Amino acid sequence: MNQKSVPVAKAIADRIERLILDGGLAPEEKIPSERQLALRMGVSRSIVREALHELHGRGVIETQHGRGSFVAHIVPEPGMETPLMRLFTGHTRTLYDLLEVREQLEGQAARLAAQRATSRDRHRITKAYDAMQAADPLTNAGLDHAFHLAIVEASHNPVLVHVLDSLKSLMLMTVQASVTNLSPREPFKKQIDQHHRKIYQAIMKGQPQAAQRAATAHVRHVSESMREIEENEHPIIRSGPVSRHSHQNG
Amino acid sequence: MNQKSVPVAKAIADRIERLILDGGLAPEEKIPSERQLALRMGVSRSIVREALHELHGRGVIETQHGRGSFVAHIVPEPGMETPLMRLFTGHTRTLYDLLEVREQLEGQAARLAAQRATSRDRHRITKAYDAMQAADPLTNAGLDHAFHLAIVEASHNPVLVHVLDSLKSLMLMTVQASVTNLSPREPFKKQIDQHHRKIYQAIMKGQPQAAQRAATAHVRHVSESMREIEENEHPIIRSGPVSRHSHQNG
DNA sequence: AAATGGCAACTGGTCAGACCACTTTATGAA
DNA sequence: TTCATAAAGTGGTCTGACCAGTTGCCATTT
Repeated sequence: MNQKSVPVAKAIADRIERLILDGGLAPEEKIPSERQLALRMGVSRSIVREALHELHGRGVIETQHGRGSFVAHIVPEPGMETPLMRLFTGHTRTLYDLLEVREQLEGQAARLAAQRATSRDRHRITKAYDAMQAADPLTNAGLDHAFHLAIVEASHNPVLVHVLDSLKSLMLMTVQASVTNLSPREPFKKQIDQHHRKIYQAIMKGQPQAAQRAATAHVRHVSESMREIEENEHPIIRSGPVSRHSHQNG
Repeated sequence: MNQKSVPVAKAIADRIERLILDGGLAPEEKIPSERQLALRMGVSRSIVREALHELHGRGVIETQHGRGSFVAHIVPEPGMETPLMRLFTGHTRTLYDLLEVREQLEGQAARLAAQRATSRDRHRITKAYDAMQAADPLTNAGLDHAFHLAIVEASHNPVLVHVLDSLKSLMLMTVQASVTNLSPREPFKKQIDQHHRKIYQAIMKGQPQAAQRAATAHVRHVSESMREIEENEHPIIRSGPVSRHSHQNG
């Protein structure tokens, strides 16, 4: 039957991968040179290179100019990344895109929480809120998260819970501890505390609109603060395209 | 300090990835041809191919012989489920949860589109809108989707694009063709057309608030309509896990 | 007018061979 | 022995050619 005619490069990538997995090639171990592989597998070097790039993309190998390619360290981290995460991580702009979306969803969560929170929900939110009040800034990050999570779950919309959870994970991958860096700064902390209070009270009083407004403003404020800090501390990082190697010699 | 002279292929891969993000390229969307990319980025086609293989390895793109390369679907992966699609599929209630979230995000998308749409975006939205106007209800589903997609992408927030795409996929998995079932009903169609017109005009006039309100109302209206229909046709389905749509008229 | 078939003109897939840039190693002079 | 240097080996890039699917256009046929 029709075998779909798999591209050779794809096949070679798989072969090399199997060679690594089955064939005893250990991490750090050097794999044959491109020219050698091409010869041994009976394909052109271009194909081998494309296959190696594929494997590099998969995180299977590392390549060093003039030295060779090596089997990558395999880290069996449980926190596997979805393609979505891969796509976004590393791009600074993404952080603000994420915050832009969160701004909306946290607002909605707060609104729904104000409408739907059961007495148990209210109790949990209150507990989280109180814990957050009496805590040092270091622990604060986790408590802050707990507070917001309690609110989101009080919305009783599992989709919302899940999406916000994903967005938070993405944020953590994009830039670690940015939020944490924010906390210590006194004036910010004061403002954030105030936001939290507003959100909390609105939900408790069952005022959907106020809750939404407060939560939205909260995220936006955090976002803007981060942007300011970034612009002050690393003005324009912009990992721009590497200029084509410019002949510095002569 | 020494910048280690990053390989061009690596840089190009990142640039293309960025092109997907900044350019707001949506899943399924075609990316420029290899020859075109090579020309535009001032490198050889080999480099572009290696970069594309890298991206393919990362799961960012899919490539088809003779057709081109496309932004990969983030959602569907046989064994590797997105965090999102874990629990939900099959539960009718989820549909309304999804719509509840969409309501918010579509609103935001419309607002941002009104603020950020370039002339090219406006042109595309107009084209989609016009196409939708002069079409029979059968084709309408796809055109409706195209219209909303154009708006979302005009928001220039890739995160928003992907999240909404995921939500839509989830909706399709939850219940097929619900929206399509809605269209034929004359009174609904009239209303929906009117909503679309409002959204369209607000974006074109650059009125963020109005655009957001209109888009939010639109989704909410669709949601409520579906709920009514459902309650009429299958009274009380509520939170029961609805296995596959076994549709027998009666 | 509609269906058919075939010919461009796209697109990606593969190959060959040539250089360039970097690392390691062997070489040979001090 | 030491050390600079050449040589050899490795990955990095370019060019241009050709093969192989896909798609749309258009004349032909029905």
